[in-house]
Amino acid sequence: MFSPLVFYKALADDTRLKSLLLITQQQELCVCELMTALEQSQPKISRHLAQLRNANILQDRRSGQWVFYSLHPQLPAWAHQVLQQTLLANQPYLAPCQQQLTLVSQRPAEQGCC
Amino acid sequence: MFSPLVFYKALADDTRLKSLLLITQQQELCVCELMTALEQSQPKISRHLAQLRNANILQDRRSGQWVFYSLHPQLPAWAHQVLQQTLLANQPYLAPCQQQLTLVSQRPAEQGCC
DNA sequence: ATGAAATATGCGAATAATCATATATTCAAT
DNA sequence: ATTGAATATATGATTATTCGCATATTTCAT
Repeated sequence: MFSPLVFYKALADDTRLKSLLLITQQQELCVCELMTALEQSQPKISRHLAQLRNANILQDRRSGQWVFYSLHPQLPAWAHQVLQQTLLANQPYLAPCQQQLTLVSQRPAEQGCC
Repeated sequence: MFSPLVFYKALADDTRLKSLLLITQQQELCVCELMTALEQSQPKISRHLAQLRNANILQDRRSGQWVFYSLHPQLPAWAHQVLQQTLLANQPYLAPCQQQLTLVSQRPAEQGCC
């Protein structure tokens, strides 16, 4: 059901790989958090997240006007481990995104999200 | 030097992923062994192996008329672990190839390789 | 009910990856 | 030196992905 080829195709794009690694690290992130972290347009982020959802790698959860994405609960253990190892061993790849990352909960309310 | 994005792009193709997993399992394989295991044409296999060599994921070693491919000695440990885990957790994906696999050393000499 | 924020999607254009075929190279054997 | 087996590469055609832009949808606040 969950083919390694589909999984690795999902990782084979800069936007998707960084989003996945950030989500692996942060448990869950919403679209606008990823927009600022990756400095990419809203449709682009949303598009790629939809791909990851369709591949059963991510799940989404709506909370008010936000949609939060997290790793799919039925993601195979081996795939989860692959993500974890990739995250731990590739800090330099992710560092710029992590610096840009600003969580919704940390933003001043009057400032809006995006 | 060794970017996770380049690595996962290398895994995002059926021929390359199966070749890599078979090589991970068998230590080293030559082009014609992969041709019979994957039932693919010679140029196709050769081209994909060249991609993996250019990405520093595989190394090659010539022995007579054969060229044997194996994991590159400087492949990062995390990438090696990713391959091992993928191999162990996805036997059904690889089973058909493993059945077709016939090592050069096991072939009757008069029969030729390919 | 209207407007603004956050997210999703439809669509054509641009880009990239893959493939099959033909040809070139390298080595072993005669 | 010629032939055949194994491997590599060049090339144009095909196919898949990705992108930007415009537009739709959902939710919250007024």
